[in-house]
Amino acid sequence: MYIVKVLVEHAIYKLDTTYDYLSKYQVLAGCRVHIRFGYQQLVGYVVECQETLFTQKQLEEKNGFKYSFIQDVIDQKPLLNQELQELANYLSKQTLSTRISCLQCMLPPQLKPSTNHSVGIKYQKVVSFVKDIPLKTTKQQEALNYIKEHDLLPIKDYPFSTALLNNIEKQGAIIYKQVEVYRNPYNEHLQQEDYPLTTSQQKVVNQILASFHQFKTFLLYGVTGSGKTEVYLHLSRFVIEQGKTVLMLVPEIALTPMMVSAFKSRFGKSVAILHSKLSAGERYDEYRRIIDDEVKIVVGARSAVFAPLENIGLIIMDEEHDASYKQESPPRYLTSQVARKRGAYHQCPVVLGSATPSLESYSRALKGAYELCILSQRVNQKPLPQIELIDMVEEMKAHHYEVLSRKMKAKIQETIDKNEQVILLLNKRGYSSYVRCLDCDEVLKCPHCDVSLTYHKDTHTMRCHYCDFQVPYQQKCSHCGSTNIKLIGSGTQKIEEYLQNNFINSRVIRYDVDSTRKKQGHHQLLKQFENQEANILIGTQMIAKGLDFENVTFVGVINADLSLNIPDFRANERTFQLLEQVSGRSGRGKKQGTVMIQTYNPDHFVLQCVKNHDYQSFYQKEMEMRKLAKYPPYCYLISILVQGKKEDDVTFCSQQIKEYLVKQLPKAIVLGPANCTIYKMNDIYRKRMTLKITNTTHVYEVLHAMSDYYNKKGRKVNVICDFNPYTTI
DNA sequence: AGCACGCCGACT
DNA sequence: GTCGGCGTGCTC
Repeated sequence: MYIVKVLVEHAIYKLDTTYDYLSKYQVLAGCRVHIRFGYQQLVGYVVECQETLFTQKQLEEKNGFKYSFIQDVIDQKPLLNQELQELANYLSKQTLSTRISCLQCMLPPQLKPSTNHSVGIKYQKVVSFVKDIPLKTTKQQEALNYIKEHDLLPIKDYPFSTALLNNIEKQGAIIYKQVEVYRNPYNEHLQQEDYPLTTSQQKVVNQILASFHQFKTFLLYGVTGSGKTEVYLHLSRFVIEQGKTVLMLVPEIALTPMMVSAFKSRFGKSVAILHSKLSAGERYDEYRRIIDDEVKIVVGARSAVFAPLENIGLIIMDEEHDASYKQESPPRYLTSQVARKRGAYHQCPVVLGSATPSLESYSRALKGAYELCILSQRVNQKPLPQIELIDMVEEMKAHHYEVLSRKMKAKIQETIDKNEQVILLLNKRGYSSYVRCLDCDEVLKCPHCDVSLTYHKDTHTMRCHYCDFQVPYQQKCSHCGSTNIKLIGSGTQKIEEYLQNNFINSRVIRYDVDSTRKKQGHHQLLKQFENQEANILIGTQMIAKGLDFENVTFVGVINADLSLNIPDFRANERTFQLLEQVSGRSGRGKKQGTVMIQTYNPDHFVLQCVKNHDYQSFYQKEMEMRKLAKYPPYCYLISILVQGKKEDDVTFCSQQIKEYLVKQLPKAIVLGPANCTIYKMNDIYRKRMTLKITNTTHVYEVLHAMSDYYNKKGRKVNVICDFNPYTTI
């Protein structure tokens, strides 16, 4: 008989221990099993299996609890190989998350140790009309009529509150249904030859290949348009020819279409694509192809770092500084850390590429922990685009109060008159429209979260971006009843309207979360823009990355300051990266590109560095500030979020935690507890502390103890630790 | 997490 | 008197 140690599927701290089951046959570690767990029927993950000579009865007497048998074994062979099993353990320790959550995030939906197999398949709640019945209020009747005309729309897209819909549902006039959200992966690709490399590209390739069979981290710092992709392709070609495999990581979706086609067109079927927008089925197919050894290159977003490739010869992380490489839900891992761990295991080079490296990486490169490779020129020898800062204070003085300055307006018209294209970046944070009453000054807020509701023109509703609460837009103040209401701020939708009204021959494409949600979203809109069906592309951060349109000669940034003023230690860095990246979209073809940036602080060093394309100065200045304020790369950060339903409990416990931390970690600096920017979210109060440490020795024990204590059921608050948080607000 | 058990308030 | 509210405890 065998004793099988099993982790159960629920990813909570309290259940992060193994439970012993019995089995007549041996079960390999890494297989899933069906088990009874109390009154529940669950899926478990086997971590160990030992033979025993005791009988069930003897064991029960010896250990004082009941044993039950495993019901059946789901997998014939382990889901993860040795390397990845060890990686899961490493990850759970590093990120203070449950072991099962690490295993879940490494596997595609169908293979996750979880009862609910639809996890990962994206479902959407839609409203379905049932019958006409007399309803209690005219409002409900109105809503029902609307639903009748727009049957089967996602619940979010109706201009009525969920409360109202729920009410109608209770009365039986409509029902909710779950519908799978499906997207097609990109497919049609022509076979293409590699381009010859420039001498500087070749130099970089040689530099990296010199340590082809050893673990070493390279930082490839190449200005926008310097042809990093071509370097990746050549490196990959070499590595596959040596019989090894390549792991290529890219930021979330925005960049994927172009990078994907670059790899697919060169390497065809031996490329597998992994990213979150694939349907569960597609993802599973790609995963199988990797396991079955049909694949030499995996291109994917963050979670692809766990791709079950064997014999990896090269790991590339493009746009290394990108925020999407940090997972913001458990396990809150840093992709670069996992990538380097795998690089060490496989003894292969890890290449981090960026035009605007993170300060952490660049300082490591300067210290020699990483090897620095530089591409300082654009491939076509074109100079980087000319950047002009436009002082919006001057505009105000000249009594010009429109969103676009006179200069930028003229430049846009000039560009589209020449049949060239324009990209406009709206730095969106805090820039969406909300409703304010001019009489009592009341702002319409979400009842569950501490944020104002945002106006959505298409559905004529006010929505919360955090909990999806929505109400129809009303010309009346909910507080004082006044009809003197004003919509404030300009989101992308409003700017889109402005552009259409103010420019002759403008054809505008809006590229933001709302417009890309539908169908093939991204791909389709970008295709339209590429085919010159539109001449102005307006969007938020999403447009800053990886887009490569030859005919774009002008890039405008509407408000550069908003992200500078966010009270986060990375605000400068992020602003620099964003502006530098978006500038790089201009003048990629044969024609010279220009950029205009509207700002209220034209003298700010970040903007000056952007203007001069001067990463070095930016790096120096920002490092000085980090050193003074003691922020990374001069220390490690750990963010501790305390949340609970009652405000008093949160206040009390966070103070208690602070005292504990100060006592246990005398060398650490503990900032806070402070209210989170969104103090109340989904009816839960949140406070945050930030821990600064220079040495990680005792930290894990201390934090584990704290997390064990608070993350039990029945505690008044719970605590989330985040090692190396990306943001501290 | 999910389920049972158990102890208190407002109802036929 | 009982139905059902959710606090507490347990699952190999």
